Amino acid sequence: MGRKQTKSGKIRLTEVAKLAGVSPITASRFFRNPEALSESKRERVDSAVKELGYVPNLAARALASHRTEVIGVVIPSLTNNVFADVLRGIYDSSEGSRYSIQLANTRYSILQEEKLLRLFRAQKPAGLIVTGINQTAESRTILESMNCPVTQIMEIGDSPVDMMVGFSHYDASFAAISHILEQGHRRIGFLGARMDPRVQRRFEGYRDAMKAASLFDPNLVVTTSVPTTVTLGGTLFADLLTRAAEIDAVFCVNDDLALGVLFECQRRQIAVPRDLAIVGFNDLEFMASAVPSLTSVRTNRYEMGRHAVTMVIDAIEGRRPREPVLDLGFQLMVRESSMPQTA
Amino acid sequence: MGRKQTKSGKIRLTEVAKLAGVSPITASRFFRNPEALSESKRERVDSAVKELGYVPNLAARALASHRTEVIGVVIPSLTNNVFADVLRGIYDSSEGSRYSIQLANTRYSILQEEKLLRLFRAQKPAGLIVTGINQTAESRTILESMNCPVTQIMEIGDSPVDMMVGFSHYDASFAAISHILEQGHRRIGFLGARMDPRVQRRFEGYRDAMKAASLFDPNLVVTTSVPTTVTLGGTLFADLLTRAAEIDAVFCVNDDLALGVLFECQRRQIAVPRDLAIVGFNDLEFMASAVPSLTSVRTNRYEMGRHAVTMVIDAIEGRRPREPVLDLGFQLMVRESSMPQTA
DNA sequence: CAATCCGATGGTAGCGCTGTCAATAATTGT
DNA sequence: ACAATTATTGACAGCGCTACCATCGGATTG
Repeated sequence: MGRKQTKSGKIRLTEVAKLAGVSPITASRFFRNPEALSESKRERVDSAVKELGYVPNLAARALASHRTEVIGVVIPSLTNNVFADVLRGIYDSSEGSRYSIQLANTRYSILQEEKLLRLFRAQKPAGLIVTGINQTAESRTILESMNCPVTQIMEIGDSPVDMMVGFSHYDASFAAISHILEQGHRRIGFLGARMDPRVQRRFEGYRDAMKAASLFDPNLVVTTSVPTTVTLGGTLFADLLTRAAEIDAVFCVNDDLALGVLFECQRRQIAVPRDLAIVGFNDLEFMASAVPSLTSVRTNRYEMGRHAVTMVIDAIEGRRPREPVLDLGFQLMVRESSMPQTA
Repeated sequence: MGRKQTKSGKIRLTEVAKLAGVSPITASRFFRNPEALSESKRERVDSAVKELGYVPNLAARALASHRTEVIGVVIPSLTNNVFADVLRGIYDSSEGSRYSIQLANTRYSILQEEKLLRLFRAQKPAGLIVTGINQTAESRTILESMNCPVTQIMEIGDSPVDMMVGFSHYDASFAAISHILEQGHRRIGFLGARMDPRVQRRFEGYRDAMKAASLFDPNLVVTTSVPTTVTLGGTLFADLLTRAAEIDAVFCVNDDLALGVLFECQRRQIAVPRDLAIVGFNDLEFMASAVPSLTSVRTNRYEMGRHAVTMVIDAIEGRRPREPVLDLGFQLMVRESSMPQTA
């Protein structure tokens, strides 16, 4: 006794095939590999799909094919503006493709990351996007055993698990400090919060640039493991002033801190840039609007998200990039806060 | 000829059942309804699961049970800070539960929302969280036919599709304006960007508060459909000054605009709050840190996300709330930008 | 003590789709 | 013209799990 339609409204692939006058498997191929069908059948199936309003059952597809059409995304934070832009790129790029995004948040914990990767592996994603290059050995093993394209984002390094898209935080930071030095500043403070690996590399860029000018001094460095806020920028700056009153510039590992420093300067009547130059990192939108406008390092976050998805999808579908590592670079946006006085 | 293990390493529920010495269906019940098992079997299955490192196949589960363990979340923006907090609450709450989050972004398009809801419906989510109460008639129909708990978030209203958690934007805005009026201001400008439904209701709160004081004047209102930025705050404020030079306070529909106004005031040497009071909306972190600190309306975004997930999961599992609408309220954070001069 | 009920367990039969491979039709080379 | 090849298409047998019902011993009841 053959199976009847489970419910009056239930459209399965079988129904589509019947209406189109083909076998179910041919109808199935219509979705997976339409070029394999003759034009006449393709059109017949196509119109049957439309007529019946057929929607594939993803669970059945996944079960039968041992694959899903899910791209996993592992990021360390949902509140950080930086990731909002990356995510926007990711979601924008995934729309229109057959793939859907599964987002997971590590909250900057590498153990949580391990756990999440294990979870992802169990669900056999079609591709994976992970943040950074500092996975634990265990996480790396999981990634390598994942058997799907993997793209590491936000930064680049020498040994990609698979593919990478990002930029060099070290170089970006080094460039920012070089710029500040060129303006004639000598005592350049460093303000850092939540020293994640990328922030750490920004510190190294700062340190090496300062050392190259024989100006590095540990007293100029103030960091904390506390998450970044604007308020924290002011607090750290106050700390810095206590330790080293005679500073003439501050480099902040992100723009929130930089804004906090600017506000603290306003509170203390420190004239920017006359008494103090300020440089941030990321170039969030408000930096251009502040008074004085704030210098920052622009990074291509939206593009990073877009490229990450494109690279993963291309790899899934067999179009591997010639070059596995894509450097999206950065751009120093010089603004009033680090420019010579004009007034 | 019985089925063999597909691959040497493949652990299916059958393997677990075999090791535990129970039937597969009993092992299955261990996950779905552990109380139904006798304690001895429960322990046996439990240790078998652990010993084999069994991970359920979600696709098979979904196919056989006609359900998924996915909670769909529909929001209008990924870049808006407001949603970052809500999302954080949502993801935090979903962790530890069996449910996973599927995020979709409408970009403030109600047509896109319709399309996404249709997509979700096809995948039979266990629950759904959608933003706002202004769905199209079609979207509402889809939601009602969804056959799963639905929570509308960000605002509250009279006719929930199912459940709601949010607050009254009208009341919050009305309260903010009342506060400004109490400070003795009379010409209060309104600055609005991307007039989505919630921003529209904030406008209505402003309008009615002003009308109640017989102070409403359309010339005081400047809005645009452009997305919000800090820079835009300055631009809109400049427009406002052109139209109505003699204003003594500005209410901004969000904090980014408020910050932009503050910067524009600094540029124009307008003293805040002496010459102009500024009030924002959302109470983003930087508001307390600005110079002068900026008054805003605090909303419980993180809690909103948490409650939304909890309510949906509870409803999925049969624990419907007594009251379907949850008002999380708001709090006016009065700061220097709207306080009487102290200096 | 039979009738009834209930909690615990198991057997059967798919869920809707696709991998594999065989079968057929169309095309080509010699 | 005939074998060999290549494009299309189809049949079959599950993927791993759970819904549905059947079963079975033991507790409850009058």
